[in-house]
Amino acid sequence: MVQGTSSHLTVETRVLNAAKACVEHWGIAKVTIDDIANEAGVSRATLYRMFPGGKEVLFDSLRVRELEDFFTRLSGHLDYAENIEDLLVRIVVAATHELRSDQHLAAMLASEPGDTLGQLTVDGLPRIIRVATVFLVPLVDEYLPRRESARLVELLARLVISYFLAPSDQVDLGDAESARTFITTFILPAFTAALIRS
Amino acid sequence: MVQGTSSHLTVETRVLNAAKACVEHWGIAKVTIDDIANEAGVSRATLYRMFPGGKEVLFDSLRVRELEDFFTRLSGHLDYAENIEDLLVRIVVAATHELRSDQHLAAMLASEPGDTLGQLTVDGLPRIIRVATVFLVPLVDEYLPRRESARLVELLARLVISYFLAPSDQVDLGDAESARTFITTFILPAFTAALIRS
DNA sequence: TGACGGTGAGACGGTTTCTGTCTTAGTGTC
DNA sequence: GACACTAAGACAGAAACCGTCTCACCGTCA
Repeated sequence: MVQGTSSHLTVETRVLNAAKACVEHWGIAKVTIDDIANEAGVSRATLYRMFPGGKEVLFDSLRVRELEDFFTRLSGHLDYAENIEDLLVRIVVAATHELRSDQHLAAMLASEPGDTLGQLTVDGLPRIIRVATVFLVPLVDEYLPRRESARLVELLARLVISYFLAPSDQVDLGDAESARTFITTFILPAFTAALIRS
Repeated sequence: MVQGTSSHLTVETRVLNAAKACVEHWGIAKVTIDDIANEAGVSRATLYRMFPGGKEVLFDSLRVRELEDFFTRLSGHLDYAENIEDLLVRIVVAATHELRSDQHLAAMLASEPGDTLGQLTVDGLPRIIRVATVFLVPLVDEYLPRRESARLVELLARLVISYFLAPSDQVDLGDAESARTFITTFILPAFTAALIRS
């Protein structure tokens, strides 16, 4: 059995990698605990010790990890911005590209649209916003008071996801110019009053 | 549920299309009769009436259909040949291209190598040769006596499959020139004695 | 109109697979 | 030698799947 990764990684990491691989291969609905244990080269007992609650808990951990990976990659693509407008444009564009090039996400959307959409909207959105806040608010904080930063980040997260799931003829958040227009006309005006002149 | 095809087709065709789609989606090991029935928009009872024996019989029918489709497409790509050498080159090249561009086959080889290889070698080869014979012997018959035609077609089928599964540095049966060299040096000499001078 | 073939829906019992827990034995570390 | 961690696998219960069967429905044809 081909293992998800070489064995110098954490057992937990290996299990999560295996789960990811299994899901890509068979779709969430068809994957069993045994499949994942085999793929990870780990016994079923270990898996239950690590994720008491089984598949549900395991996949939840996987989603958390994916989410954090997502924002880690995103942060890596954000070089220096000289003002809030620049910063927001970079964030939005990078996030959109990140989403569009996420193969695992694409596979999930293709094979399990219901589940996946739920994780991007009703069920998963609160968490996404939470993680986005943790990662992005510190960057925005330079220009806005904390409370406003949080509001802004949440708004951006919602919009990026919405435009990703249902692209618009008017706006392309993957395009810097279009994103800039969008942000200057629709987003920033709502926050100008709160701007920290620094 | 998205159906494999619109409903003006035979029920049997719809079921086979559905089976094909399900296999591509989940892999043979994970597909259930219910999956196929749902995908086809057909009740499970109908499916059992149509394929008594269940999955096994159904997938076998599917393989038969795929095989006939394969050779039908192949025949379509064979325009006029002016001698036996030309004919064999065209057959071999077209078959190789057909194999290489068969997405369903590629997906199967990726997700269920064991099963799929079996269908191309030990278990399935006899049938492949049988169908190949039915389709191709009439074409070769012009140049060889029936018995020799059958021997030749079987030989070609085996070689095309072998070179497809394990490409060689020496020979590329997808390339007309290479195929011609191969055929004139290794195949035709064995049959020159039997050639019908016409 | 009524007989008839083909179908969908779903009940059913039997079998297999999956789950979650637990025990045992093995392995490496301190 | 105690300890933490794991593989292997037994086990019972739950769930999924299978194959068969019955019944109601519908269009066709006589």
